[in-house]
Amino acid sequence: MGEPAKRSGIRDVAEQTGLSVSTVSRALNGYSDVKLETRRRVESMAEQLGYRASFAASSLRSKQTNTVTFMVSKPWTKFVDPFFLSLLDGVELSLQAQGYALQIIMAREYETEHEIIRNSVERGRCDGLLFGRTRPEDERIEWLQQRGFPFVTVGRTDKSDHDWVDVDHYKIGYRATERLIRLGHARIAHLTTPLRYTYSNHALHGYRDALETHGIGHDPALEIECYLTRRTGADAVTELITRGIGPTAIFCGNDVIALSAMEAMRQFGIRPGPDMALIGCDDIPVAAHVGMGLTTFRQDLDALGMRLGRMMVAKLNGDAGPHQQLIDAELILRGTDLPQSGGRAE
Amino acid sequence: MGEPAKRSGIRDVAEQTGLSVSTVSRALNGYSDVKLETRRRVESMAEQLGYRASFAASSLRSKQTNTVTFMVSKPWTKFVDPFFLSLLDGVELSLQAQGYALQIIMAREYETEHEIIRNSVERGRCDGLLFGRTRPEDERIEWLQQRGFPFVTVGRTDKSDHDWVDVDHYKIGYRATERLIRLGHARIAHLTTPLRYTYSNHALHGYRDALETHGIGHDPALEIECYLTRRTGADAVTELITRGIGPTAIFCGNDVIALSAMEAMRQFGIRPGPDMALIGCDDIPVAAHVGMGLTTFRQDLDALGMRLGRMMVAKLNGDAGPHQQLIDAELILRGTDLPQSGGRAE
DNA sequence: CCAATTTCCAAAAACGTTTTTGAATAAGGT
DNA sequence: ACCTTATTCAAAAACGTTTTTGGAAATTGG
Repeated sequence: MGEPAKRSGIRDVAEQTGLSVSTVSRALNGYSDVKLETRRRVESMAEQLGYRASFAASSLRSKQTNTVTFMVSKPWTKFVDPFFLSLLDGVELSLQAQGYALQIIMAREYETEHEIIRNSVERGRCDGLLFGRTRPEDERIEWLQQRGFPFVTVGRTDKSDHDWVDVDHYKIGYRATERLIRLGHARIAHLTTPLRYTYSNHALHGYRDALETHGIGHDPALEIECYLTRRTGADAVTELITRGIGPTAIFCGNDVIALSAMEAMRQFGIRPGPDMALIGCDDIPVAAHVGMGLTTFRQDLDALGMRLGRMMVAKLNGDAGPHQQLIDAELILRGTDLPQSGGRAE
Repeated sequence: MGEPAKRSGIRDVAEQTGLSVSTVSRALNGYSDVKLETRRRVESMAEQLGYRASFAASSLRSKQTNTVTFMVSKPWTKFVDPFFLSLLDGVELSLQAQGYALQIIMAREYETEHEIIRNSVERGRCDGLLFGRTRPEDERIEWLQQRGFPFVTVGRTDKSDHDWVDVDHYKIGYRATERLIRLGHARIAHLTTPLRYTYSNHALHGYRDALETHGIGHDPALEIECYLTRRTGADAVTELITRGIGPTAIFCGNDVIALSAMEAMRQFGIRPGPDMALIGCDDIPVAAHVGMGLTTFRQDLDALGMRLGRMMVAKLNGDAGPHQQLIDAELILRGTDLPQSGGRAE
């Protein structure tokens, strides 16, 4: 059927309505100096003509995009799905309530992350930026701070003099370790998430402090850094066993590591739980269904996302900050946190 | 500390380099009528000044955003995570290889979906659109077709006279049902995904055709439409049992339904597998770990995503189409597809 | 009834690029 | 040497809005 049906611009609305272009613009953008009746007339004509302001034109002139970008790192997309998605859901909800659109972009590697941020910011594609996977010294954050560009992160840095939300991984590490100690364990291993991320260090310190509080020194041989591809939980467990380091319990930085560790245990004929206690973190969906159920920590990610979004909006509205929110995780007791004897505790 | 450090524009590059604005633009955009040495000079000066073209300005003038938007529906974000994310990963990969950015926006309800599409298209926020959850009669598709806007969908409509990629759910339904028949089952229930989606109907027809081919008529009482919230797999199983409809096997439209169904079976003292055979679809991560392992169909979503992205790029480059790709799923045999007797088949 | 506000709107400038148009210079053919 | 064609660049128009500026009409106060 027919021609492309040229889109109508603000000019057309002005002509059809007999008003000037500027008045139409002001009417549509809710300025106070246009009579209510005029505004009505403009709105209905715009509706009738199917007019919508060109995004490019309006953001060029107004220097606003009404868009917030969430940069998601590749590892998230692949492995920690639920974490990532629930979070986004909350973010989107709180942003759109204030008229901001959420836009998501993906980065494959760390270098790409920085480049993507620079591109997004310098080309003016968004008004604010959200991202996670923060590191103790994070060049992205320094770059953004120096530029005065609005951003909020999921996770802290060493300085943490910016806006962030974070789950209290220190407390998770402390509580997990303390629970294992109370169950009678003394040789407790900790398989950490990659230590380049700040939260991994927080968990590690929680783990160490709990040991120390209970008069147990930390043994470097019991602390193993794990990744998603190379050196997984399975590799770490293999190392712990073959080298005879002899832990009786393990606290894992996340559930994926824990699952991988359980896999290796079974290959060595060790029953996760009875033979070696185990506590994970994240409460991914499989956690409840694997073996006797993995004891782990659950985070209210919807809430985290909502706060993240609201914090961004506040910042965008000129609220100076800094705003920072630490969130507690909930311990989900299942089957793998057992005393050394093998019987059920409590 | 200091002032905001005014961003440098193309003007500055022109001045610093002694060239005209237009030449700088042409150099940066890879036009042929600028001397190689000049281009070099421009590029290094741009780099030095940290110049990047304003997104708003360039897309206003050129009427191109170099951006493709993927609209994700709420149900996806919440429940079918892995499906959604692997797909996006493939899409992003193939798009960025051709210089396009992937942007993701979320919609909460069906009405919102349409509105979001209209907004994105009419405001000119992207050059192409991707989305799934297609329906037999899909107004989004009609609207886009009528407007001549480039789009590719995951899933078909009744007409399917546009570009799409899809998993062959007809074949999945047929194969699942046939397998159960071969295992000796005659009373086979089918818990469908919501029938407003096209693919659900394809699966249903596959199921029915398999029955018919093997001389079994289909019984409407055995076909139950399931949702994620109300009327889940558990509700359906409860209905099948309490009403004495008496199936000996069930083919579920997806794994979430299957899992929910298994839950209900256990409450009735029915063992999923031995007492009632079960085949799902999607191969979500839990599927391998639940009970004796759920037999299901796996889809190569990375590949699906890559094709989706490539198709979009082809379209954007003027390749007329229509391009359509049907993809086969792979049957993953685990523990729940058992013959009626209870022993293991094959 | 006049001056001072306030309310409402129009004209024009501005946003930062890309594209169009055309001119100057260099190269090639006879 | 002269005409034609390629090459390389500059000037100016254009993209579709929002914002600034200012003026006319309506309202208020005395």
